[in-house]
Amino acid sequence: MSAAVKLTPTARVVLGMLKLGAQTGYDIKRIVEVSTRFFWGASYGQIYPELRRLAAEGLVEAEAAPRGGIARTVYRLTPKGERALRHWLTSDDELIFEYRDEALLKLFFADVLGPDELLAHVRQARAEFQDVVARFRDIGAGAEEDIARGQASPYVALRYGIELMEWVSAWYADLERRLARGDALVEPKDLQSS
Amino acid sequence: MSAAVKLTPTARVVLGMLKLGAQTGYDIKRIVEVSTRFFWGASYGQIYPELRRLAAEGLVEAEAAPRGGIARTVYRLTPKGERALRHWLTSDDELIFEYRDEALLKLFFADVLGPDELLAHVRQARAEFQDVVARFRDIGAGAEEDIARGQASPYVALRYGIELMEWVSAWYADLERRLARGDALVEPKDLQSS
DNA sequence: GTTGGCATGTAACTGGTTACATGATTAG
DNA sequence: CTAATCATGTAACCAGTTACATGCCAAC
Repeated sequence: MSAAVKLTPTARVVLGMLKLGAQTGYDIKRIVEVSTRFFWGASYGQIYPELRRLAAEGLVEAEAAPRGGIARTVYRLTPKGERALRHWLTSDDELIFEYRDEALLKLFFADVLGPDELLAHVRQARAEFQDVVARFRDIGAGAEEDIARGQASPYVALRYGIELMEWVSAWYADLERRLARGDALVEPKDLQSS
Repeated sequence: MSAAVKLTPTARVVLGMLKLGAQTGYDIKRIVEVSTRFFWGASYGQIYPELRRLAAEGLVEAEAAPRGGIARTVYRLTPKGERALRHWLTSDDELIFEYRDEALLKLFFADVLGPDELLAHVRQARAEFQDVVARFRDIGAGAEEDIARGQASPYVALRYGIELMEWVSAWYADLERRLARGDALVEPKDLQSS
């Protein structure tokens, strides 16, 4: 009974993408860019070294598979890698959640700003988050076919992303509307007893 | 006319906290922990070196101010630091937004899980996000006084955090309810044409 | 007397991005 | 012919966390 393999952050997405059918490091990167990028990224500088580590540990198998004159290495999960992926997916270790938000940091310090400066900031934040929503929607177009092929979960994750960013956009749009009307940042009626 | 100083990520929160009244590196850390931590952290390993860099650049002034036998250095913003803070707050550079979410990554790969494994995951995610809401609420208790003193914006940022995490919790709670009822991850009626 | 808070600091490590370099193949 | 895409890889850098070390003071 080998001790459970603890996957590095990058290994999680690498093994998962191999399971979903990615074959090369290039493949993994390409798929990540149009799917998990917004909540779990991976760069070449991470992927290639990680694939080697995983091969050394026996979680993946490498096979040279040149396409014409282009060097190409195809990877696939070994049974051990398959188990490690499932183990991670079903473990109840505390889930990583990282959130870094400069718009919110500026808002936090906004008491030093004048009303028009504050409004300009809120406007910018609203616009940027709306752009994110638009990009998510583009990705979503075409996801419906995957569901027919039994891959519902990527679609669900995408829906989550779209709805979350919509919520954020709406929050800023609401604040923008109130500030444009001349309201204070916090009206007495907003105060809720917790 | 000195070229505009580009603030490092940590400098942004350090200067901001000095403006809000923090005096020492220890102060900054303490305040960050109960306020911006969830969307903009800072560790000692960042704060102390950063304060020195800022002093070297003339954005802050250091003064030895021991308390009894405890060595203590008090920092305050120089006019140049004041300007750099305002410049950052009013600039329209693209806002940093980073989001890393392991719960969502697992959901993305969840097609390999059985219904009960999926439900267990969703349950865990819902529980963890509810805990975050609870922690935010604790911080919120007592924030009302600050508003009376004209510091509305930290309160607004906190409200944002609470409401965002409530939204996330509710999203998972809804999914959990549907899965517990035996629904598929995506019901045909969920499919929206974008 | 010992715990907890105040206060400062650093070394080692981890994780990740960016930029660069190389080169074949395919489509226009 | 040339631009885009496929494919692999590395070096340099940046940011950040964790763990450790030190030591005073106040409260219990």
